Amino acid sequence: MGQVTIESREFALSNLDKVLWPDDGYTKGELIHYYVQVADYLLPHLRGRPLVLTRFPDGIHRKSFYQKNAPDYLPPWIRTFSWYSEDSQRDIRFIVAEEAATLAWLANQACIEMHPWLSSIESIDNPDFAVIDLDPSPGSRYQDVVDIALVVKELLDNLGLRSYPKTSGSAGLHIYIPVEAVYTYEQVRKFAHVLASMVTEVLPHIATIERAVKKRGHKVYVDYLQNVLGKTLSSVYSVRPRPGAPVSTPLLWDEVSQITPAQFTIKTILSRLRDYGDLFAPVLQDRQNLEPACHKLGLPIF
DNA sequence: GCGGAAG
DNA sequence: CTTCCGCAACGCCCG
DNA sequence: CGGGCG
Ligand SMILES: [Mn+2]
Ligand SMILES: [Mn+2]
Repeated sequence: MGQVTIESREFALSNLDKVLWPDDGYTKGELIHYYVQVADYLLPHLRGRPLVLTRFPDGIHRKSFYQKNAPDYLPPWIRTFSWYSEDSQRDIRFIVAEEAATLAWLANQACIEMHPWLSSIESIDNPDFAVIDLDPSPGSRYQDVVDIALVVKELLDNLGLRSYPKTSGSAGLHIYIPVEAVYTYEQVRKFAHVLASMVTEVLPHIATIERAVKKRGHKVYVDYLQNVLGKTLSSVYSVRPRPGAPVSTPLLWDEVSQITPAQFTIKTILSRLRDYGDLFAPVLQDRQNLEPACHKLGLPIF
């Protein structure tokens, strides 16, 4: 029942009319349709990267779970990557999405979010980007997030580094600084830490790197601690399990202050993609050298 | 969403 | 035969 | 060293 063939991969889809977004009436079928439509833009950002998934079989308000280990019933044509986790002392078999059919199969599993690693299989210990994750607290305004993001950009400009913003899909923003895959996670994290500290010095009333939630108050958390092996951010074009079915969306720096993250959803993003193309395509090409910036900062890590 | 364990 | 349960846990920082 | 965090 419900057999489909996508690029010569044949498999079954089920319960296409099951509502996953009750506030909007959006169904699992619409989720699958979205991921197939966006595949050409999304797949380059997933290719070669271990994936962490979040699944919501009974809708976004019901019980959900993370999945990193591939289930035994995974179709054999879906790529996986086995990786020995030192700490849990076992192999984890990660899914690696490289075809539209894989996205459709995963969406049929009620997988809403796609979280790729910052490093790829080719060089698993070396991230391809430094990331700054701006997490608003209850009581922060989007404009605070914008002000902080623009300071991050200005600091990076002055260091000679290009940076790329996207909505997280929720209330915050993610800033990517693509780098050559030659640095360790620790090196990239230290760089991001210094950057985050500088932002809190410029905007102490709205930005913090305080990890204790209670001590953040209404400030925006400038999270540099995602720069760790095995930690992830939601991918560009990943759907989020929130009312409206918002999508993590690449932005132009000039429009960061003009938009509202909720305007980009599984229903609106395709026309934007046709107009702008993939604004995050350069993130996969722009392999920057961190050394000059670290030298300017007096960072003794290289 | 689904397989396997428990009831 | 029906229901229940698991699907990630760990690196990092601070006190 | 334990606890909180994402
Ligand atoms: Mn975030
Ligand atoms: Mn975060």
